[in-house]
Amino acid sequence: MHALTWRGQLFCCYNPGGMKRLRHNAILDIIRSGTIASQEELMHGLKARRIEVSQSTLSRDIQELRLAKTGGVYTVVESEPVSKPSDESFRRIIREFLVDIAVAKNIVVVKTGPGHASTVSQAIDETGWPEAIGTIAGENTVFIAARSEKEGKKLERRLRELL
Amino acid sequence: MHALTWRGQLFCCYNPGGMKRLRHNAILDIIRSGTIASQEELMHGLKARRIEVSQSTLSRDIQELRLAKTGGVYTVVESEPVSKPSDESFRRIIREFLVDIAVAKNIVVVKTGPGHASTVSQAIDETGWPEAIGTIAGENTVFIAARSEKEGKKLERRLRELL
DNA sequence: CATCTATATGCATAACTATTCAGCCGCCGC
DNA sequence: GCGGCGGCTGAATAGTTATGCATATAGATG
Repeated sequence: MHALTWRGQLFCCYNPGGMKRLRHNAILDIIRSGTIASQEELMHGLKARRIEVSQSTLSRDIQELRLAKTGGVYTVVESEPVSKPSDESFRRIIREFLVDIAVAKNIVVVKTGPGHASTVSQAIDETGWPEAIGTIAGENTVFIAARSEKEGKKLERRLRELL
Repeated sequence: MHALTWRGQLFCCYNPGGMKRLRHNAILDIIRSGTIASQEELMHGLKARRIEVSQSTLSRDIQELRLAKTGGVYTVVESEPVSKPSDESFRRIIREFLVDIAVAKNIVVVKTGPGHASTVSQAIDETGWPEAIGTIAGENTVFIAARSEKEGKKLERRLRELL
């Protein structure tokens, strides 16, 4: 196909993982409003947030997020994903507070809910992951220094997997 | 139309309400097996119980019973008064990080895991509890100012209940 | 009794959702 | 670098569900 107009957006570069997660967060947010009755409606809601995507993809997203349609309306089902108890605490912290992840060279920038950066920072320190040389927390942002760009990306992937 | 073969069953006399309730019970029963992925499957399941009905009617039944389709499978949603997600989130934070509680006059002293005080402080702020005038966080300690000694004790009780 | 109303239903079809297919991109090993 | 692999995506389309309409019955009403 023609790369220039792919997905109908010149400015939207392909970004596996990141884009999808961003969209999933937006979808959950929109669905929680409790007024979405079809995937087309959801599509329009996302468009208002500058996220353009096809119905096909939404169908797949809805499967992955295990959303339910009941009474003609989509809803979020709250479930308890099980994982190893040792990692469980860390995972909960990440899932609860982590808002966004980005990488710049060998620095991973993690956005958290307001006031929660130090908790996330502490949690990451405690994992003892070898890629993370050190962390520093602001009010709602954590910088994680990695040994290299490659390890930074690996770190990002690891964090995303926990979400 | 021809009354004799209506609905293809000579013996099934029209009985508004009764027939429908019977069918609804059967539907709930079948759905709870957790293997129904489409209304046509449900139709076959009902046929095995000598209940013949069209897909149209099942669509309407499913609406009335407020069944949900999630992960490609129909499920019965058990209606229970679940606490609001915001409450749930607060509860998780408290259970995760709170280590100890004490009261001194109108000040509630909360010990948290190291580095988590600001998160707990923030969470308490966000509850909007009227007894809590304000909070201040150190590294692993939060002070909560209450209006009075009595309200301080009430606050302590409320927090303990969440554990 | 004739008729009116409310409920329940099936058929045809519109509306909606899932899946198949092919293309694109980043990553990894050579 | 280059080719293969795997994840992500849109377009087309197959599959599933909801709905407009006509009809049937029970009960209410004059």
